[in-house]
Amino acid sequence: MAAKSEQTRQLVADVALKLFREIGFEKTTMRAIAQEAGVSVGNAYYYFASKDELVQELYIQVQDEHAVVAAQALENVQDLAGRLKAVLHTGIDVMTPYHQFGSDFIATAIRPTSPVNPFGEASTAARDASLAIFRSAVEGSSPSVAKKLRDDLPELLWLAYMGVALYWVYDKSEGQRRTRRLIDGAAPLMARGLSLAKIPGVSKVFDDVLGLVRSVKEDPK
Amino acid sequence: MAAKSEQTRQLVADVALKLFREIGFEKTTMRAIAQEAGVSVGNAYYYFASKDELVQELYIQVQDEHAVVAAQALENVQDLAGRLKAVLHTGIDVMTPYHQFGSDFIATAIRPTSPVNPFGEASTAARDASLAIFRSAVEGSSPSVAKKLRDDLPELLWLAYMGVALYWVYDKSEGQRRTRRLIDGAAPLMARGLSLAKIPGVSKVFDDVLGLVRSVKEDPK
DNA sequence: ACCCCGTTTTGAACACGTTCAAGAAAGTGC
DNA sequence: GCACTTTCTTGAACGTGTTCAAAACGGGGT
Repeated sequence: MAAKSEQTRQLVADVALKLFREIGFEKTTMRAIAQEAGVSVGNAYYYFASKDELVQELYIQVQDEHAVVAAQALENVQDLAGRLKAVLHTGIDVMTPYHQFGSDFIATAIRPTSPVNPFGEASTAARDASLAIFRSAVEGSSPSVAKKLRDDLPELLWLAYMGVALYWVYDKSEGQRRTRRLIDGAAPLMARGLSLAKIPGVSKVFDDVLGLVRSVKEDPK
Repeated sequence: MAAKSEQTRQLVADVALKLFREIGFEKTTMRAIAQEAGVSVGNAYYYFASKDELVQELYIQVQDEHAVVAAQALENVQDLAGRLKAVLHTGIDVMTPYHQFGSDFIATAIRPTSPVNPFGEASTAARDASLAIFRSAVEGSSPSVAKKLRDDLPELLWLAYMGVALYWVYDKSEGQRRTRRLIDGAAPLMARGLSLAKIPGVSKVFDDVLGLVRSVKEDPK
């Protein structure tokens, strides 16, 4: 019965995520997870090669939830600024239960060897899912975004999202409302900045920026 | 004799930094440092409360060196793009011996509790030193930067520098030449972008960006 | 029933960062 | 020189993430 095995795996993952939320990353020891799940330490390792992989589990789950919630929030919004806000706010929403744990997450995620590294191999799927959210935010907006920007913009917005997430991690204000303000301020500004691409003198700078971004992307070698 | 104590401290720090360079962060265990330095583990901890504090030692040293080298590189360069290049390139220069160790450093640095966190309390001195480098790059440039930008620009450039450093950490190209290309491409673009601030339609967007940046800075509460 | 073999589970063991009670050395006042 | 204090040094011990040889389980084949 493959179901039994899967059941243990899920149990361990669920307990781990629960403990992450309740007592934070550091205090959630592998021993604590095992005990709370009623299995041995070694057994947890049979399903997750490292504590980091449990973080990956969390990452995927949060990402999935973001996709759902963002799609919903995008339904009745047309303008780019509003759509950006929707995606960014929902992004923060789904992460909120893990806020205290955010810095540990980022410290884990930032290692190139980590399965959770957002730029890395192992999280291609999660990153693509996240990118898709931003692509839909861009493509569904009206008035529409300048053609020449449309391809690269989602990736840049995703990068900005990483920045917002970083800001959020450090945000000690009550309910992280500073981050909310940042989003509310930055989203319209980005939309407005992009609309400047039409101005002749500015257009060339935009082209060069895009050229640089392309040349600098992680491509083969 | 206070010198004896200081000598031990230096010895431990020197050995630690040497090992960081030679065998990387993870493989440099506290036991290895102690053994190589000919002291006990506990003794190393008498001078450095944690492995992180040894990283801080490295951070300070690299920062100091950057200040010296950057000042020198700025001597004969007038235009902003060139000055930016100088500061960024020298920044990468001084970090280069530690490249393989970069991701561990960042993972350490990014925790709010870390003494090396660039946004944190404990590294105010180092950050201010770094900010001063960028301020001098901005202030010494001719043609000069628009007045309204002059105050906030150094901080924004420093932030961009953090981004470049992050890119560099992930840069697996030979000698990290992709990062060099990024700097060479981005510096003139930033300078050119800033010159757009004079265009009427653009000016307002700049003002709003600056306003947002100010409102969002880590100020009291 | 029995054995076989792949999957799952166990718990002891390892190396690590870190702590700490205890002792050695160095300094200070007399 | 001697007691006393402060500074420095030691190494064993703790809790952590992780590994691994061995055991238990499960389900086909005979």
